[in-house]
Amino acid sequence: MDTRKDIHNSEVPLLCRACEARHRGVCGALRPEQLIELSKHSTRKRVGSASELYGESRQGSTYSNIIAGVVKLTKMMADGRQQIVGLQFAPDFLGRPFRAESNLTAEAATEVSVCSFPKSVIDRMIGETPELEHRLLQQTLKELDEARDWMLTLGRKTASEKVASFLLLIATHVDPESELDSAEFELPLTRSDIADFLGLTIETVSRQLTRLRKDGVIVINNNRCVIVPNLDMLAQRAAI
Amino acid sequence: MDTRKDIHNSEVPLLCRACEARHRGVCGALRPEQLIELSKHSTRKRVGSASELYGESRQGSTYSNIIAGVVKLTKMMADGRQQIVGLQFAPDFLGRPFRAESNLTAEAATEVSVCSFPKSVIDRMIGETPELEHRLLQQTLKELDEARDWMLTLGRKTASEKVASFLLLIATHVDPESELDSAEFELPLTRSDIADFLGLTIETVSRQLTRLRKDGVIVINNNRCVIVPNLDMLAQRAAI
DNA sequence: CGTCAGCTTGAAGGTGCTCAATAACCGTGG
DNA sequence: CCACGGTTATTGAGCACCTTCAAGCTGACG
Repeated sequence: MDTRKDIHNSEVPLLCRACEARHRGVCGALRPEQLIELSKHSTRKRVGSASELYGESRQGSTYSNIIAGVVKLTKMMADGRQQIVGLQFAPDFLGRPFRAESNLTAEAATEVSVCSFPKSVIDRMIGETPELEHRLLQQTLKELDEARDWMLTLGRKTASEKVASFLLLIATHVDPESELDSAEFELPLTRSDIADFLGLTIETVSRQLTRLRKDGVIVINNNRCVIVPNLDMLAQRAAI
Repeated sequence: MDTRKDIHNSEVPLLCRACEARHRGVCGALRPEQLIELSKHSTRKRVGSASELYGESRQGSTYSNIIAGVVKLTKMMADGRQQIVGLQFAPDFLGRPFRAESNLTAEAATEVSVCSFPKSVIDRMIGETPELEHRLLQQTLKELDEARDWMLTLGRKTASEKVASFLLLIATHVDPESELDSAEFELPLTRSDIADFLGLTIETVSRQLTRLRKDGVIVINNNRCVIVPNLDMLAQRAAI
């Protein structure tokens, strides 16, 4: 744990003091007075899983920071087929700048805490603070890299490689770089979500998980809690 | 054709006068003196198809603007399987800011003209000119939208829908919004490239193309020239 | 204890892949 | 002009992987 120095700590809004978004997220670009201004219009809320954060119904007039939990970004076809095109974790920024939300739904995959603010306020601050736009660019580039990594998975990997890749992705995102060789975590997605993320059916996901379990690559408790004794072994299954 | 006014036209480098990148691309963010500075270090070149623009071998120390042609962004697995994760057209910006090129290869799909400049010069200008970073963010967001659209195609569409989606993508990018109901264009990709873009094999691509041809949705001449008499019919095949 | 959602397991079928042969295109050169 | 190799594309047959359909299982909760 590094101790972060805040020269004028008293000027930082109470709400923001311990917030990760101020350190690793976009709010780190803002000066204390901007944080105060922003916090006047911001609202924190805790929503249950399957809540829609923006999309069809809620035509997003707000941006959000994810404080805790996992958010899935979903695309849907007219006939109901759907694909998860991204997963977002704290302290990611949520919302599409400069446009009414593309054609994408953001939905809580788990219990999620967000800190939301009106688009208008942020859009104004973007104009005033180049550093803010810089952080947005950094995050967007990161998301683009992740999207392209996943395109390789979707287009060219087998079902079993896909499932292993998914477990590896979750392991590296929820377990904060803890041990290098093993991991233990709770799956933030249902089998149905995993299928929509991997471009598979739930049956295939289930079968591949069972196979990994029988082969001793993973241990599963209560359908959700996963233990990976050897991450290298999993990485091999993921064809990485 | 709109006539664009350049107040100090004489100050704009000769090379940049008629360049689309100055209007629709990132160079539009630069002031005349910056264009002059940049043009001192920039080189135009024309490269044949299959030339590597950056990637494994050429560890990119330059950024480029695409002046003409189509560039494919490719990811490759250790065992040789590969996936095209993006196509870029003029006047797109080429290169990954703030990082040594992810793990991605940019290759000319057709004959390509580029205007290249050292990363150092652009990186400095990014610090000086917020508008430049704004344009980069805009392009990155566009690429992210496209990547996510394509993830839906890769994960959830059938082979025949994939091929139709691909044709529709090319039709809308090379034919400059000409007619709304029909299109005619030359395919910038080989069957093998199309397969790598769609996550299919060349045989499947070929079969689906002949099926579209036999069904009267498209006409193909010389294996490369495609005519789409009715774009709506093609869109239907693409399940859009 | 019954119900319901989420998950697993099984059997059958289809879509897209593999392997293999044929066909078209294109430059070169006789 | 045609012959000729090399590359690129098409077509066919058989098979594998993943899906579909259907049933059974597990755990939470009334």
